[in-house]
Amino acid sequence: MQSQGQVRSANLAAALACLRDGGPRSRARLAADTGLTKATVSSLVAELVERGLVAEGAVHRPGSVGRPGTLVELDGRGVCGIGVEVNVDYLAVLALDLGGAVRWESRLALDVPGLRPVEVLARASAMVAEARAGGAAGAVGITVAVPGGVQGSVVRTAPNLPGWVGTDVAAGLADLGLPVTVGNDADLSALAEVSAGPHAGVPDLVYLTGEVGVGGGVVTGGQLLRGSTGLGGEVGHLALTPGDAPCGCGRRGCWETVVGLGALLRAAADPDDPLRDPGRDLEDRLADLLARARDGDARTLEALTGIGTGLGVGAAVLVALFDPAVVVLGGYFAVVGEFLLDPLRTALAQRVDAADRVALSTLGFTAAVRGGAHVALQPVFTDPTTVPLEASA
Amino acid sequence: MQSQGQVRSANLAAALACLRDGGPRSRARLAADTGLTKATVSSLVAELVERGLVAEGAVHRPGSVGRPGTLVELDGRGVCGIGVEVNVDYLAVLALDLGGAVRWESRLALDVPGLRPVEVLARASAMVAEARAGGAAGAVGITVAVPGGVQGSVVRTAPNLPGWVGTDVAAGLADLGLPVTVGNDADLSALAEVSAGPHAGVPDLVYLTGEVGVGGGVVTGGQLLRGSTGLGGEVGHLALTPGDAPCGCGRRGCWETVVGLGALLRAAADPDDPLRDPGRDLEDRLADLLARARDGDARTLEALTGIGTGLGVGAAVLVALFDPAVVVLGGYFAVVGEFLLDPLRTALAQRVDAADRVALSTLGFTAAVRGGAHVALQPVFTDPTTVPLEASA
DNA sequence: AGACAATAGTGCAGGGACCGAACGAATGGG
DNA sequence: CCCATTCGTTCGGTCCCTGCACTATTGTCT
Repeated sequence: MQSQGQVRSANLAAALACLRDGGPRSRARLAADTGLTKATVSSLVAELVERGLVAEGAVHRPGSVGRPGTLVELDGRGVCGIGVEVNVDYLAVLALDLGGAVRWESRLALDVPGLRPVEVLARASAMVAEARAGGAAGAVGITVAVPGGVQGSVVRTAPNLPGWVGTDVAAGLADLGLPVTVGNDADLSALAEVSAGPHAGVPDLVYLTGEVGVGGGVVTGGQLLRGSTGLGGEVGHLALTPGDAPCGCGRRGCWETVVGLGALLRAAADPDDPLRDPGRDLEDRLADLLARARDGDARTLEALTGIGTGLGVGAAVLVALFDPAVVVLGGYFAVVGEFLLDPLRTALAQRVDAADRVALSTLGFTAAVRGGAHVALQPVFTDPTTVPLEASA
Repeated sequence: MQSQGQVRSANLAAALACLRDGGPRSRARLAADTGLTKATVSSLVAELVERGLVAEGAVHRPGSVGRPGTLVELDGRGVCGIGVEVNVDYLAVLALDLGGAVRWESRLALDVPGLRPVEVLARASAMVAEARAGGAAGAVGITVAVPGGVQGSVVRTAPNLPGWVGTDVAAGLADLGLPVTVGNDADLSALAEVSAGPHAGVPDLVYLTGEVGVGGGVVTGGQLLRGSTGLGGEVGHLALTPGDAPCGCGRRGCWETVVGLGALLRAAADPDDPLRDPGRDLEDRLADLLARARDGDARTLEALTGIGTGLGVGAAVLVALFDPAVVVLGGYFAVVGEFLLDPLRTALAQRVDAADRVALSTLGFTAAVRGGAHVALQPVFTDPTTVPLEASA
């Protein structure tokens, strides 16, 4: 705490957070809720209006005697955060405004196989430029989700994106002139789950995403678990059943060899089955598998039950260690979740007391970009003075 | 941030933390290190001196040209925090002053078997009173370590202290007139490890303590992992090898049935061996076992190797999930650590990359009380204005 | 209809805290 | 002996919050 300038920032942030979390209210209510005086709140609100972050709304319906207050509400229009997801076969962009509304969403399939990182980032940059020209005016930052480990803005490990190791993602998007941060996709998805949807505000949550492998993101005490080398919460290579199937990491029995999408497809179909045609799009094959399961195909159901049980075994460890309020299943787990939850809960109940703390993600495949956009917005909530005063009188 | 009063508190805290972490220095250095101006630092130091938290030391030897500065240093004498440990067969008290020096240490064996919590707490209260009359003047708070789960100041679960469930520990020490907080013993031990000793300042650390069961405390990002119901970091009942030995929790295959002290004694000795005589003190039996191991007794060594391997299997999971800079072994693990580390590292290396991140605790059985005393001191560092101005001068 | 109570929002003086600059103090070097 | 250098303090200025007074607006009671 250097000087009173930071007091101002902190109080602006407190007022803004209050409006974000509790919705519109009068200046008097805001004063009561923040513990500041009405005079101070008036001054804070005036500054936030000048910065285009809040706006006066309707007059509050009286309800009881006394002069009615003028509602003050978050005005997200002037400011938005942009999330970008780089994945094996697609790019995605999503922009959130300050109020949490989606202002832009786009997706681009990467059907050219041998594309280099620089070229992919150039396309991502173009997508962001398009977003800013479209609905995402007033961008304050970009956060990029990558399926791998990240240090600073450099990709350090990326089992499914081997060519990206060593790439400085921020440098590739520097031409946009916005601050760029980079994060693991599962971590950002976990943040998305605690920032929106049914689990908004939950301070202790574990997110599991089923892809080819298994990704994990852990939020404890409202903070993302990072660990000493940034690999905290990485669940894919947990050694739960030593001596089992070989894993891409060189070891055996990693959890993702049990519950990854590859394991599901192997268990559900013979090698010559179209489900296991590596030339087909994974989402299509997953849709086929879901259709079979809904038709009641015995082998498919059995495979899914196996995945659910395997998930339960691992989730038991996660629940015991992290004690989360909920374990959220995303990625392909959410797609076929209806067939996973029962065996998962059964396996969980045999190992821990809290077997009902499992839920399916409702954010679908946009979780990572949404989390990225959310992260990009954080500086505004931390210090609203980062947004310049509007020139408008 | 309400007003500038809190700015003052924050800056006092910053100055104090700077002196604690970086040692004595002149006001000018302190100004440079905190980013505040010399004028402000002079004022802050004057107030900290008035509160008895810092003192002027020797004149700094010049070194180079210019007026030499007066060293300012932490003065711990006026203030101390008290840690109390309630365990199955003993009570322990330890007082730390602000500088981290031990000002009092005492231990009391509880040889009366059927003692009720109220009676135990009365003895603890007397021990604290004795400490305050002895070396621990200026106590600012008490933190009690209990071997179990805690909510607020009430014991919620205590497998080894069944009579204590529901006990309000703070109420039992209320007569001392000091703020009392209560925590899990392994959690407090973990905090002790990051506050003193070779791992001081490490922000990501896992602490494992071998007792009858196994306790765990996890620090991530400098914060204790608590979880949604306060059970985060509880490692004893991890389900690592389902279908194994029955555990006191009613399930099977819990980790503590593999690596707890009971498992070691069962593996190392026949039922009629004095090692397994339940009437003998556990520490004595442990000393005997250690002597046998040092004599090279094959069965003992084999049992210890088994424990080490079992520890490695579980530690692999912890390392993968929490990505700590180090896993510290305390309790009985530290006592027989010389025989555990090799098999532990071998098992770990088969499962994760970072197999060298294991160390033995050097704090011995005082870890929990030390952590408690440290926690009791925290409010002073968070807000130095909680310490009253001294009447002197 | 009019008076009164209750609530919302603003204006103004006051005080606390930090900053920047200037100044005295203490030391080593030339 | 003078000067550059560094330390610590003093003093005026600025910023921001507070508390109180004051106006504005509405409902209720007589």
